[in-house]
Amino acid sequence: MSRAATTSDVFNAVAEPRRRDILSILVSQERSVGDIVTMLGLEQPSVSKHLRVLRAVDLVRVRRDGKQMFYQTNAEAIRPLHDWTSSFKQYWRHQLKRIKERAEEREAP
Amino acid sequence: MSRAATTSDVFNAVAEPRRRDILSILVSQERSVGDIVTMLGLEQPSVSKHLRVLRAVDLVRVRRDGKQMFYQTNAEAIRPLHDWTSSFKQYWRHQLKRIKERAEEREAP
DNA sequence: TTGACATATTCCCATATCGGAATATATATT
DNA sequence: AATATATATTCCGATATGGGAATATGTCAA
Repeated sequence: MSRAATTSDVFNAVAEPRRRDILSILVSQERSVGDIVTMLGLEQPSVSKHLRVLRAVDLVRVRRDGKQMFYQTNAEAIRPLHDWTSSFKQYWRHQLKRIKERAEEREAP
Repeated sequence: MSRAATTSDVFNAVAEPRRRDILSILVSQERSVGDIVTMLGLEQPSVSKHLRVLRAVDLVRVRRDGKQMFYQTNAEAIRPLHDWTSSFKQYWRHQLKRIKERAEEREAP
């Protein structure tokens, strides 16, 4: 077997930095492909290919208006990622607490 | 260019489902490689290789005790992922609000 | 219909992957 | 030293990637 496809789930899709950039740009308002190309300074085919991956996992939605395609981030699709990371939150809090305690021990041993 | 290495950052490292499984197991307490093999039913070399990737991006810490290696999740390393997803939170909230509003419009038009 | 514009797809290539099998390394025990 | 146990590494093969270049598709306008 090989590495899972980028289109297999949200985790794989957002592993690519440019796709994260695109998602950040498209979350506050929809943009045409040309806008994204201009804003990120990427090649147009490259942007189209990234958008295809994002669409495959429903991270973006599309709307056609004449010749242009307007994409927007579907923020809801990012929730599974957020939820997964949240399950670790209590532990990094504990770690901070532990680090703090150790620091205090060093100050007043 | 090709796909970024799994060891290039946390996003790429956690794209693999088995590695997420390992992180979940190791977050509450440290475990030996053998424990992980038993708990997840994977081959030992496979586990060692996944652990190597996780170590490369500091998602796990290791401690040797005799013949055994004890691994534990470094929850702190998951924070960048959490922070990135959090930047989308307001938008999925807005989406929920919009959905709710539309539902109310349908009920009382 | 022809041309112009916006976007999508295809083809190529260098590269990295994951699993499996085999093997190597490190530590403890006798 | 020889053996056993725990873990790590290497080699292999099938597969998917992302960028670049070229090309195809789709839509509007004259």
